[in-house]
Amino acid sequence: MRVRFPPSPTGDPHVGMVRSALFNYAFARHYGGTYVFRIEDTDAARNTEQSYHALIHTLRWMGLEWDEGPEAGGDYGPYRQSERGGIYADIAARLKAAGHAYDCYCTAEELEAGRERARAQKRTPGYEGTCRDLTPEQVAAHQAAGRSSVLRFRMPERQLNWNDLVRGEITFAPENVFDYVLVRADGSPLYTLVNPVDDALMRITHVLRGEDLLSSTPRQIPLHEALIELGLSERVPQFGHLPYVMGEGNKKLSKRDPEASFSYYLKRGFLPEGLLNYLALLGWSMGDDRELFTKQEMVAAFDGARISVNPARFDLKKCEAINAVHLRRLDPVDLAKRLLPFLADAGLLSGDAPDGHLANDAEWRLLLATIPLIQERMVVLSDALGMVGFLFAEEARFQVDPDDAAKVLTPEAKPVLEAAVAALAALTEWTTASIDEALRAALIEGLGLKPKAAFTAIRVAATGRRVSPPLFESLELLGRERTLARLRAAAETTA
RNA sequence: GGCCCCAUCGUCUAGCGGCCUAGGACACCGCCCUUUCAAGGCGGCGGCGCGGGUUCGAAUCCCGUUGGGGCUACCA
Repeated sequence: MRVRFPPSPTGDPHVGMVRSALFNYAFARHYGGTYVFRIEDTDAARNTEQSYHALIHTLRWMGLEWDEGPEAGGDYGPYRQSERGGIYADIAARLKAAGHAYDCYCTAEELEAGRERARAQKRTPGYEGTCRDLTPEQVAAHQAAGRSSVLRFRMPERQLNWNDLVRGEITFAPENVFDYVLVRADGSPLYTLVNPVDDALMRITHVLRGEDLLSSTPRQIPLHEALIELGLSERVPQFGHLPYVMGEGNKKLSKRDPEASFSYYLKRGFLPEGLLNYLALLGWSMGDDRELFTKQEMVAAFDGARISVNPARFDLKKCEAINAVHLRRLDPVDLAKRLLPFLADAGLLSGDAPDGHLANDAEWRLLLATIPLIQERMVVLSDALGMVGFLFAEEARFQVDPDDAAKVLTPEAKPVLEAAVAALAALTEWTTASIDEALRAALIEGLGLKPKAAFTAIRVAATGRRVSPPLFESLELLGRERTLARLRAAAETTA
């Protein structure tokens, strides 16, 4: 079995595209097949090198390693279509010589007029076959008139059907599928040619692709058959069409939706484990009531039989929930490592460690100690920033949230803060347990306060926010000096 | 307009003729736990688009209908 993922490097990678990569990957791996990564960059006007690199980075980040393709090599390269021009020119010539394709001299205006006619007569609009059987005289006349020509594939006049891997039997009538353009007037090949040609030449056996390509399948099957006839291919691949990924308002998730862009997930710090798990759920299920799984578990179960035919709405909330579960399952040291780049980008680390690490020893130890406080509170990695900022920021940069200060650090809070300072300053041992004990004795028993009222003032003063990791643990990590300084400063501002 | 695909809670789905009084997850709403926020526990809300068949029996099969979506390029 040989399976492929052939994206076009246009714009930011898209989650629907990544899902397609994932399904093909899981399919290939499940059956021990070969996973081929091919770049379809025949549209020079839209492809960018930046997008190409983003594609490679995305697949690697997701852990969807490929057996053949760019930077991996393989026996059927090159794997970028922009480097395969000679191949396409040769095959186009052979198709034409064998009568499977012909030159078409129609102008854009003539073609549009034909489509208009068809619509008016309630027929399927499409190419009417004007140039199918031109005489040498007619060709000469067109050329003399200075007309340019495209190369069109000659569709057979028979019913076109296939057994779709996910949808079963699908049939198109010949009057609805028209001769189509393979090569532009300037000689450059189109997707309609290169996609089937490369699938044939790369010996692809199974094609899993989006439903938007479903209507191009009846055109591709005869082309594959023509390639077989020419001795260039061995088989027509089996096709399976994946349901759409929908966005808001019941429309196909478009590049305009912010959550469609893959970079959004990178920026927020989703885990590859979580995103992969959620993307798998968009059109596939394990069958039992199990929704949480790893890549390996997905591969083990992904036999292609349980792919849904229904379009799936992308649900960011559920994506976050799945990611949060994976994040909580992370080994704490692993989580800390993944957090480093986010903390560094936020300017919370010294970044001057001699060994090139982002954090110095003290920062790293502090981060490790912080993980138990924040791990179950996070959904994505970037969430950590707001939670640990009060521990990592330089003291000069620390500031209390103005809204929270206004609500909590009122004059009534002053005696609470002062009592806390007195109790904490007297401590001989600075631990969570001793801080807990001292504060409860001074504030709950001493001042007769409700825990919520007492601790909220301290929380805001010490962490800068009304919402924070657990208080006593946070104070222990903050340290005696910084804690006392912040409480004293807060007591001042309430006056 | 034409062609094609699709149709179970708000969302993703399980269900492939009797196990369904339709199961799970996310979201939402309560309650418990609790120093905030989470996490966790318990409970609740909520669905087979409609109409015909087939059958002893239909969410499951067939037909129609309605509704959604996609395609309809010298884009991919």
